[in-house]
Amino acid sequence: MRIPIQSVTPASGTAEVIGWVHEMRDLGGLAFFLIRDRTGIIQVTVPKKKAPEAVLAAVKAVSRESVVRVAGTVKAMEKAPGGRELIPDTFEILSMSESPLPLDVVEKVPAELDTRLDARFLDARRPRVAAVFQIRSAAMHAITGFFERAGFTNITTPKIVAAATEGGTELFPIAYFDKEAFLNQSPQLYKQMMMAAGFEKVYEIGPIFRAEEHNTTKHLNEATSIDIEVSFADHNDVMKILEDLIVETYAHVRNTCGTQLANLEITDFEVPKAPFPRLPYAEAIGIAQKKIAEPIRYGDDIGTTAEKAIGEEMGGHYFIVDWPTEIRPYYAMPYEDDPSICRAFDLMHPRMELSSGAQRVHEHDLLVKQITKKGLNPENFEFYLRPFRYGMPPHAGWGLGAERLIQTMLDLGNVREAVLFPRDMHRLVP
RNA sequence: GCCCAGGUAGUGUAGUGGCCUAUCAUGAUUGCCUGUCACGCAAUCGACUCGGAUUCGAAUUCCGACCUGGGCGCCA
Repeated sequence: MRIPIQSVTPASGTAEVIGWVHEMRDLGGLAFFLIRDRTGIIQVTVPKKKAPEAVLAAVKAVSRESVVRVAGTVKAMEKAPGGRELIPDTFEILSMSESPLPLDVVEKVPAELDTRLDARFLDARRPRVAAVFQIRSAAMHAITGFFERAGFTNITTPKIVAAATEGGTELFPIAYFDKEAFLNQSPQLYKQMMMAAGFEKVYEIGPIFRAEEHNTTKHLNEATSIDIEVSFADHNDVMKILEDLIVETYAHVRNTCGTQLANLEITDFEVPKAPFPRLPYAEAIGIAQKKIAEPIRYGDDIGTTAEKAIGEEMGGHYFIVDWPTEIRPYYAMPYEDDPSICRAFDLMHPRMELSSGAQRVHEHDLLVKQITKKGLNPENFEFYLRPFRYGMPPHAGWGLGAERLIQTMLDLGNVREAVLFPRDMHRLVP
């Protein structure tokens, strides 16, 4: 019976393991093999004078990264990794690996991200890469758990849509029988419609598609969005949900992913503390004006240079709140007493934007007015506007980028490292 | 979309007009080696993205193509 490598101890007596040949060292009369599965690494030691004929034949033939089944006696050995080693009675090659390998799993020689992504299946055999995705899994588990406990309903909305309704970003056109269609950039409008349905609290974790031709370490053309919408809530209510979610997710990773964090050589994993500072947009501009050379004025978008300068000043997670209505989407609710600013916010990590959200406009006529002001045609929004005429509750929500959350949490240099098979301007395969 | 940088063995690199029959590491193959853990030692194998131009001579300069990394805008 095969057992996980991690659970092989000197007390095991005998053991059978199945894994990949991580490293081989042949000293002549004695050969060492490191066998790796997803739980760990064990040393298999072959004393050639005493080993069975079949074992000798197998170890002579085997190549690195082949899948092997090894069974034998477990011996305590201080010099071996994990304090034990396996002396094989049988050594069977289940699947021979070709040679040379497209990249070095042992990391004696580094590989560029492009090479790694081309051979992602091999790249992900490296414990530090596997760790990223195990942590991502744990984080997503914490997030869904948080929503379920808070009484949210999980929904799924269409990724194939008829028109570019939200404005702003470019959409991917697709062939949809005889109609024009696009891949959806965001579940925004659909989750709002479910407020009209009376669901009150919904969440969706799913893909979003943006056809922007950017070439950076923080953009993907296919990303995962963690989205919520909450009825009878304002922007402050959903900011509270967001910061609690971030804190809980970090705490869950810290509590359950010790091995993975160690594999990533992260020794100072800190759980951020809520509440995060609320920095009014006007003050953010003030900080940027003091810290950066390039001119920036109230009413401008906060560019990358400004964003970094402000992040440096803030030092941790923070919200930028009270944005000018003019530079936010039409669905952001303006303040009653000063409609030039609105109830929109961005959640920032010092390195980049993680999330943006707002209390939404729930009044039909105001929404039409705002759509028109943005230079869009309300007639194209009929499917979206219709629910606003039949009892739309006040509501608020946000969208959080899953990859950016993982990237900033683990301090990954490139957002592509937080996706198994990233889609960017150049990469469509694998 | 705009701008910058780059493409050399399987991988990561050195090389800036002749010292290149191309460096180093890793890897692979073979031999030696009984406690390695980046094992060691020896030998061998393996590469200048493609096309054109300049030149006596091009990995190196120029032009074009293809591919890639990054910055900005924008955004999750």
